[in-house]
Amino acid sequence: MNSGELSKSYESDGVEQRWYDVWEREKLFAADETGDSGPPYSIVIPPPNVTGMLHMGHALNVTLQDILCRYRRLCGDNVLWVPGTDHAGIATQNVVEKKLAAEGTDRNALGREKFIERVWAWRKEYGGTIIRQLKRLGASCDWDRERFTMDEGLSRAVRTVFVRLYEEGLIYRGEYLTNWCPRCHTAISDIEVTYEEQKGALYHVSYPFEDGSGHIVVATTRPETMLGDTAVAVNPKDGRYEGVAGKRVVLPLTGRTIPVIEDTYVDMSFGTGALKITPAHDPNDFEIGRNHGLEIVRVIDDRGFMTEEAGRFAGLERFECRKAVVEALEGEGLLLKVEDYVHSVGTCYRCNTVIEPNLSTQWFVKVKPLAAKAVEAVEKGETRIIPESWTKTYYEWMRNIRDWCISRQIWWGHRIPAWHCGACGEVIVAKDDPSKCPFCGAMDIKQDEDVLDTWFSSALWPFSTMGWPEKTPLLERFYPTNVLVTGFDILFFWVARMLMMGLHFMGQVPFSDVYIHALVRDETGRKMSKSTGNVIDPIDLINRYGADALRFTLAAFAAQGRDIKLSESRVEGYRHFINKLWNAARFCMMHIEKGYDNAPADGLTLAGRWILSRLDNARQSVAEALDSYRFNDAATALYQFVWHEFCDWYLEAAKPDLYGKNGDERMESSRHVLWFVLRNTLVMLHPFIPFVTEEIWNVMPGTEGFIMKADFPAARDRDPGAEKEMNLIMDVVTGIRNIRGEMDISPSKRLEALVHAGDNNTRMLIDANRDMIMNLARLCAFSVESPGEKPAHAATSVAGDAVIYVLLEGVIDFVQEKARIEKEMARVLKEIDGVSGKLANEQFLCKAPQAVIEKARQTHSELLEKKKKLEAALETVEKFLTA
RNA sequence: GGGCGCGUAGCUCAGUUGGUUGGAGCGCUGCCUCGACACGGCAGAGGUCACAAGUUCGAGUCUUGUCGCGCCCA
Repeated sequence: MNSGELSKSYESDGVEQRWYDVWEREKLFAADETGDSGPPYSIVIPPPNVTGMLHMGHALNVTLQDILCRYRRLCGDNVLWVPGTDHAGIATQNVVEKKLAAEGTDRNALGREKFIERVWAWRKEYGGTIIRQLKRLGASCDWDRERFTMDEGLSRAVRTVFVRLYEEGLIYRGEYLTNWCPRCHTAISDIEVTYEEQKGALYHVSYPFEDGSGHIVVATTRPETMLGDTAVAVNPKDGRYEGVAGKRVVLPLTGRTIPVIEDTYVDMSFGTGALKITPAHDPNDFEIGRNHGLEIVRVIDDRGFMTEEAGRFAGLERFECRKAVVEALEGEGLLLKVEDYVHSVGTCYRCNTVIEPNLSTQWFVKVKPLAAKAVEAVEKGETRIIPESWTKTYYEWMRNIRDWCISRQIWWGHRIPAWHCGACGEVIVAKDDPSKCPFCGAMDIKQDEDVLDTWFSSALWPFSTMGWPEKTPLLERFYPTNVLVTGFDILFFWVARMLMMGLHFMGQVPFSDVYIHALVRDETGRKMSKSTGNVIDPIDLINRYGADALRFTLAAFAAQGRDIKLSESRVEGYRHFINKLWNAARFCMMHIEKGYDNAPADGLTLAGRWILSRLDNARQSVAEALDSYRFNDAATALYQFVWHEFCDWYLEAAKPDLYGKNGDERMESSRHVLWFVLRNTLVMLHPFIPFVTEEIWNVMPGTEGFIMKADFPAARDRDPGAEKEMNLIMDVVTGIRNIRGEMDISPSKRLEALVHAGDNNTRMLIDANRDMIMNLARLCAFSVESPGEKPAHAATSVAGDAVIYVLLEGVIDFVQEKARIEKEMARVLKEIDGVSGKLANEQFLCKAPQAVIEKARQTHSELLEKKKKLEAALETVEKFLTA
C-alpha cells in the first residue's frame, strides 16, 4: 500500500515549486533543434514588457499556450516555445526616470550614455520578475532560448530590417504633423492614441473682416489654437458665405490678418459652417494648409507650453492658455456663445496625457504595399484567424492603414541606424556604423538621436528570436510557427505587423493560426485596472489556491469570442476539483500494487467495460476540442469524466471488487482497470494541471519518468453495448436513491427491493449486476422476477423495461408516495404530449429524416410503457389510501 | 456614423452544422462519519432561453425588427 505517501488533502504549496525546479533542471522544456524527435511544433510567446508584473491577461495567455505545448509534447511533437521580454521603450524609460526623480536628478543631468547604463542596470535587477512569475504558472518555455528585444542578435535583426526597408524605399523621413505626447516628450504612432469622450465646450468666436464689413463666426473646441490660425475656411457651396472668400479677417488677440479660403472639406452643418485653420496643431488643418499653401504658425511647444508666436500668452501651459484666451475674448466682446459639447479627445496610451498634434521630422514606414500582402495571406488561408470573426476587423484595418511613424524621441530603444553629415547634409543609413560620410568623405557625421518604436522590433519576433538574419537550424525547422496566442488588443500593434514583416523578410507567414483569446475582466465585467482597484493578482491566487486551480479555471472559462469575468469562487471551485482528483488517486493507490503494460481486456465487469468506453469518449472530446482551440470544452469534458463518471460511478461500483469481496480474479481485473483509467486520465489532465498530475504520476506504480514525457492515450473502440446496459443499471440505482431521498429515509438504513421485468434480457442484465446495485443503492435484499403480484407496502420507480419496488412495510407514507409518482407521471405526460404531437403531424413524418422519426417512435413507445407502469403503481397506492 | 459582440436557473457562464425532456460551477433546500475525499456523498428546488414577427414538419440555435448592455474604429 502506497497510501501513506499521499496526504488527505492536496496542498499545492511546495509541490509546484519542487516539480518546476526538476523539470527545468532536467531540461524537459528544451526543443530538439537538430534531431528528428517528432514533427516540429512551435510557438513564440507574446513578450511581456520587461517592466511588467504578471496580470490576469498574461496568466490566461500563457496558460493557453502552455496547454497547447504540453498537449503537443504528449502527442509526440518536437515542441519549441520561445520565451522572452520586450524592452518597452517608453514604459521602461518612464520607470527609470521616476527612480532618478526620487534621487533628485534626471536623465538630462546624467547624459544619454549614463542613462542607458542605468536602464540596463535596472533591467538586470528587476527585469526577471515577470519571467519568474511565468514559471510559477508552470509555463514550459524553452528557457535556454529566452530572448530580449534589445539583445545583440535581435538588435542586428532590427538594423538589417531598417536598412533593407530604407533601401527599398519603404522607410522615409519627413516633416509631418504627428501625434505628440507632451509628457513622454515623443511622437507616437496613430494606433498608440486612444480616444475618449470628454465633456468640453464649443466656443463661437467672432473674427471681424479687415475691411470693416462685419464679421465671420467660427466655432472651436480648442480656442487656444486660434493664436496659430492662418486662415478661415468655408465651403464653396455654402450660400451663407457667398462672396466672402478672398476677404481677410483680423485674427483676434494677435492683430494678424488672415485670409478666408474655400474648401469642400468644410462641413456646412457643423457649428457655423466656418472653420478656423490651424495647420500646426490639427491634422486636417495641416492638409488644408498644405493644399492652399498656408503659413504654419506653431504656438504650442514640445512640452505643451505656448511659444513666442503666441504673443502675450507665451509661456502659458496649453490648458491655462485656453482659459486666458476665453477670458480675453470675452473682454473684447468677441466670444458670442459657449455650448456644452462632448467630443472625443486623443490621449497617450502610455500616460493618458492629451495628445498634441505637432509638426516635426520623423521616420515612417510606407505600409500600404506590406499590408496588401498581409491581407492576401489571410485571404488565401495561409494564416487563419480564430475565432474567424476577427478577420473582418483585420481586413478593415489593413485596408485603411496609414504610414507608420516609427521614430521616438526617447533614449531607451534601438537607435535609428542613420547618420547625418554635417558637411554635405546627406543622410547615411547603414548596417555598420560609418566613420565618415560616403557622399563627401567628411568625418563630421552624427547619428540620428531618435530610437525606434518598440513594436518595430516586436514585429520581427517570430524570426529574430530564431536567429535571423543568420540562417539557423532553428529557423529552418521551426519557422513558420504553428500558432500565435494573443489578445485582440494587440491585433494591430503586433499581429498585423508581424504578418507584414514575416512575409516581407521570410517570404512566409510567421504563423499558421492566430488564436485570439478573451480579455479577463472582473466579476462585474469591468476591465481590470489599477485605477479602478479591481485587479486580481494571479500570483495571489496561485498562493492561495495553487497554479493548477488557476490554470484549470482559466481554461474552463476560455470560451471563444467572449470575455472572461473571473470570480474567485470559481477558482475555489476548481481547487476542489484538484482535491477530488487527488483523493481519487489516493484511493487508487490503496489498491494498485503494480503497473501493467497493456489495456485491460479479459474478465471485465460491466462497470469496467463502461468506464473504459467513457474514457475513450473523454479522450476524443479533449483531442477534438484542443485541436480546434476550444479549451473550455476540453476542460469541461475532463471535469465531467473525472468527477461524475470515474469517481461517482466507477469507483463506487468497483469497491466491492477492490476490497476482495468477489474473489481474486475480479479484484485483479478491477485493479487493472483502475490503473489504466487513472494513468490515461492523468496524462489527459496534465496539459491543464501539470503539477498535481506529475505529483500523482510519481507515486503511481508502473509509471516511468515524467508525465510530461508520457504519450497521450491512443484511440480505442467504444463499447455502446456496455454504455447502454450501464445506463439501465444506473437508472435502477437512481430510482431507488430517489425514493430514499424523497421519503427522507436515512442513507444508513438498508432497504429491501425487488424488480419486475418482462424482458428476459433485462432480467438477466439486472440479475448479473445485482451486487453492484445492492451496493450503490444500499440494499439488504434484492431480487429480480418476471412481472407478478405487486408487493403491497412498496414505493415504485420505473427504469426502462423494469419496475422497481422498494419495500417499506410500516414505513411508507402513501400520501407522499402518491405525490412522488404523480410528479413523475406529470413529467412523462408532458413528454408524451410533445412526441405524440410530432408523430401525429403528417408534415413531420414526410419531411423529417428517417432517423429522427425512428427515434421519436421509439421514445414514444418507451414513454407509453412507462406511463402504463406508473398508472399501475398509482392504482396500487390509491387502493391503500382509500382502504 | 461604420463594424463586432452580448442579453439562457439567484450569480458567473456553456450550448459545433436547427431534431427527443436546455447543461455546468457557485449559491439554495433536505438527508448523511457509507473502509479516497465535508475541498465530501445522495436526493431535490429553480428557466415563457430579452421582446416581437418571420423561415421551417420542428427555432435557445437561422432571418428581420425593437429594447437593453459592451467593445473597437471614425
